[in-house]
Amino acid sequence: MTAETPRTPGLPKAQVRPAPDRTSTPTPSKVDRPTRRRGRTRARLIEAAFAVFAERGFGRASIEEICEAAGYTRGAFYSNFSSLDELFFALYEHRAQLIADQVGGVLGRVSGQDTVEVLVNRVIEALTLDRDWIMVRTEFLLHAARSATIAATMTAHRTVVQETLARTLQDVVDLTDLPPALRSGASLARAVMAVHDGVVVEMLLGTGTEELKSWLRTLLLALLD
Amino acid sequence: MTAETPRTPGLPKAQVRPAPDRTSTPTPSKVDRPTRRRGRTRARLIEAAFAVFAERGFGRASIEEICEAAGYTRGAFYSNFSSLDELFFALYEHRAQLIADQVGGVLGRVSGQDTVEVLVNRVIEALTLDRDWIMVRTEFLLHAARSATIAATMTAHRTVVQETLARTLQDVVDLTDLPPALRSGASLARAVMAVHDGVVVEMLLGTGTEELKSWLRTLLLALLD
DNA sequence: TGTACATCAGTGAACGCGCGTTCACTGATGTAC
DNA sequence: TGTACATCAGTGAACGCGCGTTCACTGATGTAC
Repeated sequence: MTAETPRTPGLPKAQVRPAPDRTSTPTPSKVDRPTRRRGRTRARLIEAAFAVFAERGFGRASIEEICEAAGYTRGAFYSNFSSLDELFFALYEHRAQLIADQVGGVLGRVSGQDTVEVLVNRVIEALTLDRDWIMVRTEFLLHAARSATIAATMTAHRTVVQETLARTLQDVVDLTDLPPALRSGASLARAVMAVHDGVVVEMLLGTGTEELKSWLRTLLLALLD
Repeated sequence: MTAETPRTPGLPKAQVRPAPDRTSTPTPSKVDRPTRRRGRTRARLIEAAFAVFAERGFGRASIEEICEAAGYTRGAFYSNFSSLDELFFALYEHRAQLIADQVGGVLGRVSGQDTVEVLVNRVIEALTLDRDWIMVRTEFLLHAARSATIAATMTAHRTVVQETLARTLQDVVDLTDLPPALRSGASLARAVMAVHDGVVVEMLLGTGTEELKSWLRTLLLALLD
């Protein structure tokens, strides 16, 4: 419980500050919108943090190091985030969103007429096997294991992906000769994610991407076919 | 590559020191054996490190904190280990050995006559679902992802467990109607471990042990039956 | 479109704490007789 | 089994560095007219 962050993560100081009082005519389209410069700085810090977390780990990454990698001084960090935890949170949300979009995009191209083979190939294409991301995601998982709030966020993101998967699986897979406990899109999706999570461990131990894709294909076909 | 530790991990200073020259009659049984006291201190430091790593994470754990938890001063640490990495390594080897023994013990009780259900129950019993251990193991996995030497060690430990599993699976499971790529004890064992690794992710996100055991059972039965 | 002005975003110096690392020392342990 | 002695293991103080955090300041940005 000591690891719990009291403040709501994901809300940078800047967005919390009281709106300056606008007695003069405000420009509605720009009210409360952070400046372009600010957005760039945030984005660069997040990118730099991604690289530093992947290389050194969250626990060993220093604010100093991230700022240097992003080309800013430490003051810029504190102007945008109130803690490393908050930056990590923003980083996770950003990447997780990208991945959810990617999964949606790829699986959207699967139709009910497609074979299980086609589906499996799409799933493999959709679920990332990017080593750096897997590392950062695993760091975040450990972070989640120490904080119920973070865990809830991560679960929410996983649920989005899982639901997309569930819809597609339900359309393509013949559920009838599966064991009862797996006879639904939802539980199949859960299983597919478990298999992905499991296979990815080997990536961290050095197995190459191609080898892993083929292993993942074997397992998913065994499960779904 | 910066994360690489040049010295061989796992060999504490004490065992490397030159043997004192024994011109007088040595007691053969005790030559080079560390004192009892030393063994106890090492063990306590390792136990304390386990707790601290689980609670705070490897990256956030300080030597100071571990020593305090173990009831020693920092000097004691340096008398036994040369770095946190080395302590972590010793800790991992210790627990991994325990687990390999446990898997061996439990699976040794499975005979070729048993059903797949019995086998699956044993496997679930054998593979740990202890939250603290899963967390520390995941920390170690990330550590391995940054160092080929550490990865090799972790892989070696996994191989031991995998081979034990492979032998038992081969005896019990009917391989004939499995897809070709899974038609061997070795690949089935690999698959079982992947499923375990995947299910364990949910534990870190808060799913309870009983729920997970039943989920793991569902998946393993779907795979093996 | 240009200029004057207000506000904002990032700078960089300063401070201080936590902790890694070292080391002379002392109490504990084990050995010789 | 008891005592004297040597070596070992852990103590605790000291040093210093890295870095988190703050803040007065300045150059950048955007707005009003």
